[in-house]
Amino acid sequence: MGMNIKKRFHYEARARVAKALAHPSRLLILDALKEKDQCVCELTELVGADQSTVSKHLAILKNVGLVEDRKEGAMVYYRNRCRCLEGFFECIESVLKENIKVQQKMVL
Amino acid sequence: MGMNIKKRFHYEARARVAKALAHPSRLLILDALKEKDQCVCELTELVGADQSTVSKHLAILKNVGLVEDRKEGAMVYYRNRCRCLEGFFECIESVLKENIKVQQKMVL
DNA sequence: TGCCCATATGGTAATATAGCCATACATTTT
DNA sequence: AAAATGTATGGCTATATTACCATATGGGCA
Repeated sequence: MGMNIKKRFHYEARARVAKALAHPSRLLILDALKEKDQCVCELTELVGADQSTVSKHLAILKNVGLVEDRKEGAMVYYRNRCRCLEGFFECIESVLKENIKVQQKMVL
Repeated sequence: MGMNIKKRFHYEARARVAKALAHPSRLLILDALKEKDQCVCELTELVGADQSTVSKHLAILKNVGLVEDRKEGAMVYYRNRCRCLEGFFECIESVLKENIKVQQKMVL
């Protein structure tokens, strides 16, 4: 056995957050929320899926603490709860860019 | 419809990378590879799962370009292909820390 | 009160993921 | 050449994820 329980648990906690980030619609939503808070109907329009689907995506993001919501009349507005997503997105982008570089080398 | 095809495709590409990051064993592996390159048998020992399982995790990481491998005799060594994981891990950590803060407030 | 609008939730079916075992393949050792 | 070691892959089952539909809930308005 390579690890103790505590460490294992820590990686599971991290993975729960990473899993919440692992869907195109959820990444789109987080990106959109960088600009300004948005209600479910706006995000539904943006994502282009069923309203219930988007609502569930938002619940997933909320459960791991990536977004928070506030009620305003009949509407529910969501907003980013962390400013750290920059680092995350940059990392992903750099991987994708590197991949493209490698592909281009293959072609040459 | 809220988006064009190109943007949608971009978010799918990002999500593929994020998905590869969304498993505790794979996060553990990436963390371990920060120190030094390691062969499959070392990583298998570390993760504590079947060798075939670890091999598949490594294939997933490799497919999205997060790691690369080199053969050395009978062994295959893996290593991180991007240095950017810092940013990613920091982001995750900051979310987790914020969650704990909120939980503590609830208790008080 | 009765009717719309915005959102969340339960149900369900299709698909994806994760793990193990068995096994194939390559390399090293005897 | 045969046995042993290190890795990858196919098969299979169990579980998780996703999307949609139908519907419940709650607020605002006629």
